[in-house]
Amino acid sequence: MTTTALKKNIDFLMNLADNTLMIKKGDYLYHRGDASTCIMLIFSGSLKTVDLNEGGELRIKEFLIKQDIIGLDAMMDTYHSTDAIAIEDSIVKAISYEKFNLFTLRSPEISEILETVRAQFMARKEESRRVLDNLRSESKMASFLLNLTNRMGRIGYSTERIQIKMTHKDIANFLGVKGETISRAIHSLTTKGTIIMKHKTMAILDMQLLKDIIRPV
Amino acid sequence: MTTTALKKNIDFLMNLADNTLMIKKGDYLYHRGDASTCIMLIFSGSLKTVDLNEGGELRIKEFLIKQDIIGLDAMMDTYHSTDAIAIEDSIVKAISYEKFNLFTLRSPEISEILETVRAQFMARKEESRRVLDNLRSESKMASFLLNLTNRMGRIGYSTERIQIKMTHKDIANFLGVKGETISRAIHSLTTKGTIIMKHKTMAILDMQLLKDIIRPV
DNA sequence: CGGCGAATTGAAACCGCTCAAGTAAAGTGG
DNA sequence: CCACTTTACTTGAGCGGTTTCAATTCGCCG
Repeated sequence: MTTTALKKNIDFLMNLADNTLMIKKGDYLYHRGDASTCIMLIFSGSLKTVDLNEGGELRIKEFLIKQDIIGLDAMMDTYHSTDAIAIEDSIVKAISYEKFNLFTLRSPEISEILETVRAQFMARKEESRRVLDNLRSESKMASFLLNLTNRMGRIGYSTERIQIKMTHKDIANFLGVKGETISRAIHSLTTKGTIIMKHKTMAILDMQLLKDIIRPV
Repeated sequence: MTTTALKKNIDFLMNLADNTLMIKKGDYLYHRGDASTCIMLIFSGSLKTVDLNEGGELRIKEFLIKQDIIGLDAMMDTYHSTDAIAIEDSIVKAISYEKFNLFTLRSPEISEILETVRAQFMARKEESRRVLDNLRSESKMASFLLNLTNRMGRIGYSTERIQIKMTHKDIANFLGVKGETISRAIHSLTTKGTIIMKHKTMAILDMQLLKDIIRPV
């Protein structure tokens, strides 16, 4: 599906919303075990979803940004398998299943919209597997930054300057490494001239080099 | 779902089969990109599914044994995202969707059967995530062996002596480590008295110790 | 029996982790 | 708005585990 077709479908869902939720940084959008009552889209801000592995440790499953659909885990399982926590003040639009179903009955675009939803779900599964597949921490970090930049670009942000909202600790948890390793990976990527980062602002300087670091020959 | 209910549903599907495939070790059951034309179950033997990551490297996604449903990737995506290769001479039973659909129309157990399929799909996703989550190679190996033993036991094999059909290289690829590391992990597990392994035959000697190695305190 | 891939084993390099100390940034209350 | 507190981040040294490279041995199949 093209980027513009995807945007159209997301906008369509966004306009269908019958509820707007304001969420402060650190607050929960939903908890593990909650029943799913609506489809939710991020209007602004960003969140993380967190699940509990069998060792009882918290593990970040995904980072969600503006225009992402959130809570898809529950569409498959009927209840949420994760906690969703805002990593900055955010606004989330919700569509009750009731309203969604009413609309889909008389909407010819429904199959395309469901395809949008399914594609997002699959793409995210893909990403997390891909990131974990990289053995070297620098590759993981490069992969993470490239993915984030692409996603930001797709929703209209300039890829010249990306705002990183998550903490090193959260990124580390997501990538399966330690916080110190994130510092060192950023330092290394910067030294090599692939990226530049100041405080929470980042830019990719050498895209090809970044890709080479993700997939070494 | 209980083990016996699961077995009943698998047997039901097995009896529905309208085609039997004999596959020699190393042969392909299907290729990446093939359209899915039927539901397949392993009657005997074992196979591996292999996908290509973006770096162009082959990566083993799952090992399938007797009574496993194979090719589920295509039920979600309409075409196969993996190659399926026999790791020993195997027999696969196939049910055309045509026949499957005819049967489900008048079968009251259909929802339970679909649940069996969905549960297998989910359980496998779970396993691969769990295995990759373990950072130490010995934990990965222990996790892999425990899972394999449990699966063998569930389909009626004695858990006193398990036949390992895959090569070290394949296991290494699956676990995201190197072949030499598999050798050393087995050596270490053996030294500790958790398992005994001779050639391709293995047994778990100390189940609790094995679990402790998977999840260190 | 010969050959060849599979498995084992050793040594050394590499990389991420732990621990620790110090600096920077963000949040809090007066 | 500043001082204070807390949290986030950086950086270094040493350790442990995995990879790499290389040399053998083992085991299977023709």
